[in-house]
Amino acid sequence: MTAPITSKSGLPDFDLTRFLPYRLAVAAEKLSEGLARRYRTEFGISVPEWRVLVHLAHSGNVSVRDIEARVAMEKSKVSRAASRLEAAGYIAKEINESDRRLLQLSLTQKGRALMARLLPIAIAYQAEVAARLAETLQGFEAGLDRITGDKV
Amino acid sequence: MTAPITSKSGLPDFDLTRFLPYRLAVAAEKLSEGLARRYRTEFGISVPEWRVLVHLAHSGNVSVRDIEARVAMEKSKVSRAASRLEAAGYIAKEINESDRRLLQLSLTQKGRALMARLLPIAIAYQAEVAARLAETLQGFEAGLDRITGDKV
DNA sequence: TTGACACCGTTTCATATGCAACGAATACTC
DNA sequence: GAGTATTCGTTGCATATGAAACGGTGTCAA
Repeated sequence: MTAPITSKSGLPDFDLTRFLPYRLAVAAEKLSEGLARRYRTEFGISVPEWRVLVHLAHSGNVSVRDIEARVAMEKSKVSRAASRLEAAGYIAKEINESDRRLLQLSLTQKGRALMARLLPIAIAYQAEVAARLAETLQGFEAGLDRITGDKV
Repeated sequence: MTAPITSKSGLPDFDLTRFLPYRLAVAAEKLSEGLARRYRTEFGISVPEWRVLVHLAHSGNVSVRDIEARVAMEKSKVSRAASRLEAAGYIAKEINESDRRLLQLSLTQKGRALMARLLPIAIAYQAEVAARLAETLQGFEAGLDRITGDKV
């Protein structure tokens, strides 16, 4: 915007704590932290695994590619998360017979039971965060939309 | 807030794309992405290294512990970033003679020259982001403050 | 058909990470 | 002062990660 003001060091003044990429990274980590730890210690579920589970609960049979696109994770990350979830018995992998390149991932009964416990926790957490944001919630979400380009 | 509405699957309805920890993580990654890649490819600097450099440019001689506290990184992460920066000749490590447990990290001349190139890029990027947020910037930052607890 | 090309999911490889343990240095307590 | 506790920065270890390569499958055009 304006020309950088040089300090004694000859370098432009720059405050990391006001730098938006930094602030956002710190805030994101803080927001995930508590819930992620709880999911990990109580249920043995990581964040990538949680994202896969949520998408399966929400959308039924889905391919890895599908999840990759909708859940903002590399396909290798999705693949590994899915393998762990399968090993734990929470999801099933089947081959899509109409296109044998694709997988069909789906929740098992055990997986649905897990989600029946996880989802209410997430919903409550969302409510907590919203309460914390209070009157700033609307503006905050508007900013998020701008950044991710959902609503330009 | 309200009781979860059960869908056909018997699970509560839950949309990951409205979940604040998720949205924030995605937005944070998107915001860091472009700048981080540029710093990496053009200058060979990672995000942890960048944070250390900024703090040194801003605060002169500093210990690892100091950076850990102000820059939201594990001390091992700071330590490794500092070692890489020292190997690259951007910073100097000295022992603090008044407390020989502490290090004094400082920018070398080469490090200052690097920052003279990096900082204007960051400042311009910040301006870009602010422009993108436009009238939502203020509300967005207010929300960030709520989350990180800067201003309760 | 056959061949070139594109796509899907997994795996390999190099690197990054968090956590705990460690040695060195200092502070505290008696 | 001696012995214990604490702090600092580094490192070892197990795991997670992104990027590229790979085998298997499907598509398209001649």
